[in-house]
Amino acid sequence: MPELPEVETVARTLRPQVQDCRLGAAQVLRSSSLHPLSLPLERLAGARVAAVGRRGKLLLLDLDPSAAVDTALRAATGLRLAIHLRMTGRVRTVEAACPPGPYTRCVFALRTPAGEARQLFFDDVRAFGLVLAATPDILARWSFWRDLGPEPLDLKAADFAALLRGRGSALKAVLLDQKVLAGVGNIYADESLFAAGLDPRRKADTLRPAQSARLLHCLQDVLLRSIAQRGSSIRDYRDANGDVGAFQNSFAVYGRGGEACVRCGRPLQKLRVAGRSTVCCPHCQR
DNA sequence: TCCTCCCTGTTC
DNA sequence: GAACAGGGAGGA
Repeated sequence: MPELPEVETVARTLRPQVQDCRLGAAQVLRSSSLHPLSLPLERLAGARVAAVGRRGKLLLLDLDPSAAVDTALRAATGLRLAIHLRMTGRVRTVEAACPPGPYTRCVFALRTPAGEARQLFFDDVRAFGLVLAATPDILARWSFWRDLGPEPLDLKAADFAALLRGRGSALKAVLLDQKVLAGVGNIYADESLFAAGLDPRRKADTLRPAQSARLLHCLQDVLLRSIAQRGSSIRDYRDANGDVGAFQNSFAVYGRGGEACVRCGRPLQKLRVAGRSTVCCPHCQR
């Protein structure tokens, strides 16, 4: 389940594989994996991958269309390929002769700067993930993109306090809401709430300033520590090199319901908050 | 603001 | 053979 640290790791590992490559023929093997707002992927042929980045949980390939086969696209600025990995999405590059796997949803031919022919695969077992080729005007029509909240790693305590103000829903629901913060999912919501000593069910607008500052600090700390460990691999997650992350070995609560709290030794409680499985310590989190 | 559904492999 | 995993869309 790629969240911010995993998508960041995918971007970092994919970058050296696709930077300055030219896109060639593209194929969508499962139509539902292409976002309805997307440009047809074949229109990207000839575009160069200028940069690989991330926004929230979205992987972003910035494209330079100046040599696109589609002459109407050559003047486009801000052309991008956005990929949402959702639960089981993966990207990888493979040699030109490699056939698609059973879960390969999109294929792009690639030409490396050295002239080698390769392919970029988007694989996704559960087919929740999405690919979207877009100009800025298309992105502006995508409500998910338009409403995406700020990057948690860029936030200051005062900004975070303002985001929580007037929100009467559970802290965990607020952390998971991509319109509030971009990139936090179930793992890092649970881990940061434990680190901050806050009950996931507590109403967001009941935090004192020191508590919201502490929560932001803990969230940023957890995200940065996970990025340093190349993310968390629960089941499916792999980076663009096919490697697993290591942060799952540092989980204090996620997936540890019933086990002893690392802080007080009492059993961790498993419950449902905001429709998600949630693990917390009833003693340490208030 | 909360619930259900989408999707499929894994676990019980 | 059902429950579960869960991000986000869409509806109540």
